[in-house]
Amino acid sequence: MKISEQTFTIGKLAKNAGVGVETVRYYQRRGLLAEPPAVSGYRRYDTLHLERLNFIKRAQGVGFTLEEIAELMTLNDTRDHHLARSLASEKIRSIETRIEQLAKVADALRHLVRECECGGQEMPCPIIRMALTP
Amino acid sequence: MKISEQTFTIGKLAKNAGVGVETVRYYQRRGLLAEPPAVSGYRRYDTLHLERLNFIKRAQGVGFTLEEIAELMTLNDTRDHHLARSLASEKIRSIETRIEQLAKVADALRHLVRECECGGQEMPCPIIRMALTP
DNA sequence: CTTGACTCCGTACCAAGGTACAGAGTTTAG
DNA sequence: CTAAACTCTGTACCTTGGTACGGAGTCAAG
Repeated sequence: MKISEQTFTIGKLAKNAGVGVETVRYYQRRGLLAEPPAVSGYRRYDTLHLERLNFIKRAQGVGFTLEEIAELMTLNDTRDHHLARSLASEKIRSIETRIEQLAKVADALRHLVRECECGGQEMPCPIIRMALTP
Repeated sequence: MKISEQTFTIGKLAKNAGVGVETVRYYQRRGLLAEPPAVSGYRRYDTLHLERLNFIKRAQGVGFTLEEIAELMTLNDTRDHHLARSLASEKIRSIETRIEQLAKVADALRHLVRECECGGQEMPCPIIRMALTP
């Protein structure tokens, strides 16, 4: 494997990662992305920074918050698989709970729509009437 | 049906509805709740206001945002069942989509945890390695 | 009639994850 | 060489659904 010495300015980096320049800076402020030394006023980013950004996007995509992502990156440094696993397991549980909640809500709404379709135009709209019948 | 002339101050109203006083005022600012005329400095709320608040809570419970709830209340005035139904149907679809997304995420995480448990302590943690393999 | 609890109004603040802008310096294309 | 395009830093602002606070007025119990 050869080491790619390709470097980017912040604008190219952001474009490659598909985020905004301000987002990159924001991650730096949050401590999620290192600030490389500036060569003469301008910082130069490399593929490691790009990978880091892609990691953040993927982790966000699977529902981690930026704070959890920062934690995951710390785990990466300490090689604490156990902690990473329990973090992921916790996330799985919270996702399952959320799915159950959403399924209940969708069921309730489906019920309301069916009721509303069956009744005539003159009955009070059950979707709105849900106001009065807990 | 007899008309209940019971009135509350904002504090009693909020308590009855199970929300904070500041929340009631916030809904008024958002246009979700009418501001009754003040009798001598203090506004007097009635059971209609209480029902309105309960409606808001229930609609929130089934996943509507405050903006959508405002829309639903407008529909109530115009008696447009059709629009209410399509609003609800749209909500159902977005919930279904969200559930699918979450299910995929949970699957991916379960896969990662299993992989991580099988591998030794020395392999790079797959949960963290997801960084590098889109 | 006083004191404490309540209300009024306006404004500021919280989380989360950014977005925008000002003013100064730098780099690069023509 | 100049002008556009970019970057730097710092700060302010956005969304959503509220929560908190300050100072003034009011109501109710003792």
